[in-house]
Amino acid sequence: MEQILPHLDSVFSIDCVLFGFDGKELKILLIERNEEPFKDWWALPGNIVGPDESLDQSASRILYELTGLRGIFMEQYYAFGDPNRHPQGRVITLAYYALIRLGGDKELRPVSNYAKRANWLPITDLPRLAFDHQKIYDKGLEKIKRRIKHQPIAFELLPEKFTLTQLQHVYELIIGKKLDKRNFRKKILGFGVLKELDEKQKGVSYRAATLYRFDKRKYAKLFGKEISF
Amino acid sequence: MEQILPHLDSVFSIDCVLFGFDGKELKILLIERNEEPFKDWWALPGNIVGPDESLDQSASRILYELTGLRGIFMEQYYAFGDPNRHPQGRVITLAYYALIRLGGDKELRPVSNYAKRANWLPITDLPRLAFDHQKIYDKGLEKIKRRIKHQPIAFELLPEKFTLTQLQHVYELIIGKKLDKRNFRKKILGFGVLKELDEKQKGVSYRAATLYRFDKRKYAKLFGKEISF
DNA sequence: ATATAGTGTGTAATTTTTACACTAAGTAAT
DNA sequence: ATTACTTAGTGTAAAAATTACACACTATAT
Repeated sequence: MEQILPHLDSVFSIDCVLFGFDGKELKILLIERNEEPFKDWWALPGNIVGPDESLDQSASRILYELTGLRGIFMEQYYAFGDPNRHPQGRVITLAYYALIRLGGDKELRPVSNYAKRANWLPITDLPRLAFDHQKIYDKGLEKIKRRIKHQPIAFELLPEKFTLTQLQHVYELIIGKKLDKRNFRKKILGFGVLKELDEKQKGVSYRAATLYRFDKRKYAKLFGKEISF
Repeated sequence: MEQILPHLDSVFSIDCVLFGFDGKELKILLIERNEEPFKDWWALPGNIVGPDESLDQSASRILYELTGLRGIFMEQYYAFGDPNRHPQGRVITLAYYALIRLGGDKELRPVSNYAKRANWLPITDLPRLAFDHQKIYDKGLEKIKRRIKHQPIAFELLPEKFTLTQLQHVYELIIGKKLDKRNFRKKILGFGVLKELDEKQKGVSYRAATLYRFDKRKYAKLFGKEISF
């Protein structure tokens, strides 16, 4: 409930964990800060929520400003509001994660002034992060680990047309363990949400794999049924 | 990321969906508003986050002020921040749910001045709610529906000692469908997190059921394994 | 022609899930 | 003490899902 509206000093921001997949590794986008506090540290990209923006809009804007990308899958997952999380005052931050297919590094725009640069860094080898951003990242990874078991979010990290091996690779990276090829295929095809294309992988120096596409319409029909890995 | 700290007009509140179980029904605690906007409407209890409170502390405080209870299981689950959700200005609110065993109505303290009264109302028959509280409630229910399938939260709604039938009842109410008694028992006992007591139910006019207790230590050992209903 | 590297496929054993109905135990009423 | 009533407590067989496991095929590169 909300009654009177006092003028309070709480600042309200959004921080994003942008997960990217380049076909090999899972990476996240970090910026190198150009300002105190934590000048020269790596941090999650984020910003203040504008007065007339919805939260989701604000998250999309932050992502757009950094990458030039629109229409990316993003989800809010937690609010961090410890009174001491920011050395200069109370800042409550909402965490979003996004899932992005990386193809070439053209997605990186010139970054805004508060950062020296932005970089995609593999999650297997992250630097120390500013503020409580390690905690925010950890919780984000945990979230997608759980999500991928029940929702078709893996596709967001892949090009529209992908091979089953690529898909399996994404699952293995996120869940963090190897899966059996035959069982994986049996299961994922069993859900009936993939459309097999008349097209093969190109540019590989071995037998080319069949390409598939995620079929949203078939997925919609599944509604209510549990997907589980 | 957070840079300078501008003085912004955003107000920051917490709203709580307090789920209570009295042995029969699932209820939530609603307050009847005494102030504009939405005077005389039912609303979720909530409040402004204090300047030195953590978010979890703030949620616990709100719950304590309303019910006199401490140590209740609460979890933050979503932030609602549509620019128009509050008619008098921008209010971003964090939603928490809590799970409470109701035993006698002694838990209800005199409520603060912004409310006429507070009442536990069965979720099967809720009034129209103020602001976007219907949406907040809906998302909260959805959340515990998913949660109860993978985490031992049902026990929070029951007395320390409970019968398997009572436990099944809670599952049925939250998940929203009937379960088979034998299969339920087989499965839940199979997890090995219940301790059978040497004690029977009292005060019933039929064969008394065995009482059980949730065993946190055994549960801790399960860590990593999936519980699934 | 041959080496190489990843694709694509089936089955049997095991485990988990589902569906299903009767007897036992305690209380209340007579 | 008999009876009626109400819920507790239990097992099994069939079906479905999961696991473990290995080899032949195909495209390319040399």
